Amino acid sequence: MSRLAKTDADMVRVHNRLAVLDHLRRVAVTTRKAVSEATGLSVSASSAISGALLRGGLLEEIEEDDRSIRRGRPGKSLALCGRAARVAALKIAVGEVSGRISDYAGRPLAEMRRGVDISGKDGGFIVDLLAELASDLTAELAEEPRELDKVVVAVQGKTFSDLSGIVWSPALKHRHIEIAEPLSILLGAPVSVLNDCSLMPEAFRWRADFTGLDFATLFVGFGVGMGLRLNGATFQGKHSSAVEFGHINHMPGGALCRCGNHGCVEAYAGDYAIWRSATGKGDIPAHRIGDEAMQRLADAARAGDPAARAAFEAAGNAIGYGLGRVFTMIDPLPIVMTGSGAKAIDLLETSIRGGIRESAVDGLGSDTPLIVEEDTDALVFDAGTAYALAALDQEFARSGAEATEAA
Amino acid sequence: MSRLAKTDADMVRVHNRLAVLDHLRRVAVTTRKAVSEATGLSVSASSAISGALLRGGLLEEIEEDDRSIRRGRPGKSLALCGRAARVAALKIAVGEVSGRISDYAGRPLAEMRRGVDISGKDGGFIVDLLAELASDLTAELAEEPRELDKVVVAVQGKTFSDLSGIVWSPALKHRHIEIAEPLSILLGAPVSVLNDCSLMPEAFRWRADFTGLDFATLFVGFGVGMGLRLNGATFQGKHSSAVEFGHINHMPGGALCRCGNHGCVEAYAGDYAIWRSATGKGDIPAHRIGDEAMQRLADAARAGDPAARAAFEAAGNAIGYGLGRVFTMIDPLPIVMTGSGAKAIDLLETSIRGGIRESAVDGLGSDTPLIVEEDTDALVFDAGTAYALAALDQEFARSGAEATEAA
DNA sequence: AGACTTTTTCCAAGCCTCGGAAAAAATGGT
DNA sequence: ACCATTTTTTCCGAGGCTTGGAAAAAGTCT
Repeated sequence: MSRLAKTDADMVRVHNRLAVLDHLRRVAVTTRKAVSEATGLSVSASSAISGALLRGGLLEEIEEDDRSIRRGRPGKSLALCGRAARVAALKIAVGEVSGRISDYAGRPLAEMRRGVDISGKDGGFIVDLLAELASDLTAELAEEPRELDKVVVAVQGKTFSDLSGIVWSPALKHRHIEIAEPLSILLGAPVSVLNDCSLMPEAFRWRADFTGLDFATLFVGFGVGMGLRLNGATFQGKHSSAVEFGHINHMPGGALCRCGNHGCVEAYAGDYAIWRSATGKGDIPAHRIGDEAMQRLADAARAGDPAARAAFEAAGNAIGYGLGRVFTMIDPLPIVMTGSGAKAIDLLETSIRGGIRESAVDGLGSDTPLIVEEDTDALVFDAGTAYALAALDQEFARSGAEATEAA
Repeated sequence: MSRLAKTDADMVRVHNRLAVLDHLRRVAVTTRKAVSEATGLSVSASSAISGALLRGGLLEEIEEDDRSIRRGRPGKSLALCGRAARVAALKIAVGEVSGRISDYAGRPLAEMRRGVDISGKDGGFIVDLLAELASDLTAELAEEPRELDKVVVAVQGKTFSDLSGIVWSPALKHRHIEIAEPLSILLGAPVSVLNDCSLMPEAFRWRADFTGLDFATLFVGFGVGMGLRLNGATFQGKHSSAVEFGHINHMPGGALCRCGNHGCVEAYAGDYAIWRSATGKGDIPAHRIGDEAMQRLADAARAGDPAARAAFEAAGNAIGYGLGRVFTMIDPLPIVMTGSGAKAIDLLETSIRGGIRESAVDGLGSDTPLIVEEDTDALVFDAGTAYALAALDQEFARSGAEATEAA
């Protein structure tokens, strides 16, 4: 009946180890003293914990040359040991799977992209494809082969809230596809499946300029999606992958959306919607509008084509209204924007801010920072990797360090 | 730089004491053994902590008559000691201030309501008024007078996120009114000022049927407001009091709202909006529509008056679209509804669910539970009291128990 | 080479919780 | 009535982690 569980010395140990690992993620290289200052632990405790993590193989002492010329005994530099683990961030998108392998220190080791027509394929095919991609990525490495320790699959579309697979994806005709369990058996590592957009805030998990900050990531491309970082945690819905920003209703009874409803934000701001509006065709195009096509359309708008301009303006307006609604509900948030929409930000920003101004109380948030990250793939890989490493840190803090206890 | 702070034995003690208090809040009366089972603590620890809290005066051993006829040594019944503290939940509404005093066990001791024209008054007047109300409430008690230990002020309108006062309220013409500091000096107790709607989920904090559940409270009355309970915490915005559900835009360029924007949910679903729509008058009525007037309007709709019916239907539709937007963003949530709208739920429910169906992906959430709580004041008092008691528990867990250490 | 400084390591002490044993307080047979 | 049983509390030693201070280590500065 109680909601608050007890705590004990074990929890203290786990928590403090995690604090040390967290600090290392942020600064990459420190000393025991610096760890003590950053975490609030005594130097004795900091030293003891560092020592245990060192013996456990999670950390390594490194030689640093840029030792500032200060008096006194120089601190021994500590860093995460890349060899402690290996993680993969995989991505399923329309007509393409891709992935990146990184070491425990977060350094990318290999990256790969593979165009495949996966639309009509079933779960077994997808799982095999991902497993093959992962093993090819591993094979590419010079170092001796070793198994992965954690795998994250980012998917366009809706995923189960228990991270086990795909409810529905625009990349796949089949529905309800189990991924985590079969793939984890093939790869010998735990697998988590998440929506790409809601995962994206993880990319900023250890970045100093985003620490403690609430913000949203906004993907505007073929679809429109959002990720939220609230109270220092990446928001995950209970029911599904959540924050379906693209399907927040913009205009009751408005334009037809892919989802079957009328008036969704996506029905104005998705690539297909902008295309539909600019070309004057009423139907949803059967195939994905390519990035190049969207670039041409944006160039036409920049050159003054009135239909194209109007289409981008309507898109920005819908996004702005959507953001205004989010801001009214949650709070004004800084926005990290990516996707093809980020490349057309010059055409969208004015109407986005205008939409916020019209829809939020007192126009609050219409001047919110808008940070553009053009490389969506890199963002998703960063996010998946961070998520995987955070999961490993938690696991290692719990039990990993003393396993190899043998000074 | 680090985000994760260290933990130590102190934290363990605080956390576990809080766990014991939390359990007592839920079940009202237990035994040391039951505490151990509920929290996961060993019986030794449970006994030790209970003993400390007992000596600290937070708990008391009580004689119970309903002892079930079981073998073995009967457990000594423990309960929160009402005399350990006294809290007040005060409320500022249009033309009225009210309040309730409760003891540490959460039992209401006195309640009071006072109609006052506060519209044009300044901060000093409001603070004095609240202080007077609090002392009158205290005077009403038979027991010897004693100071309050914690005061919560619930306000219609927007409050500062640091809980210090009122940014803006429909009850007051003045803006930016400091309440917490001056009132805490007058009353000798810490004061927190919060928005009434966002506070409401606190009323369910210790209720078994809501434990661990995410849900929303929805107030539909002169204004329209929402409270959110997400991940076991009552949502509080960083920027202001947050979840301005009534001002989430419903229809771009739509009906004029009190806030100056066009198309807010409130501009369709607020009392004044329903009235405006039913009577065919275009303006926002200058004065608050009374509850009786709304009842008459509802009765007219029930009797078949088409304009009234249409007005309620439009209101329900706007609420439904708003909920659909929230559900699309967060997740479908059970709704606890209160305010004059709760009394007209028979006129609203169909169109609310219709609105959700039209605006949420796959209509998800259109069948969400809709729980009606007609007594809004009781809900606000319950919420304020729970908030105050939770704050005290935290404080007592940290330091209170051993202060009176003298068996 | 010796004085200083700063970082690490080492060790006894202090707090918690835990597990088991002993004590306490009833019930149920005989 | 009395003793065995059962169940709840209390008591006590042990174990784990952090702490603070002292000692050791490893460099700079003069």
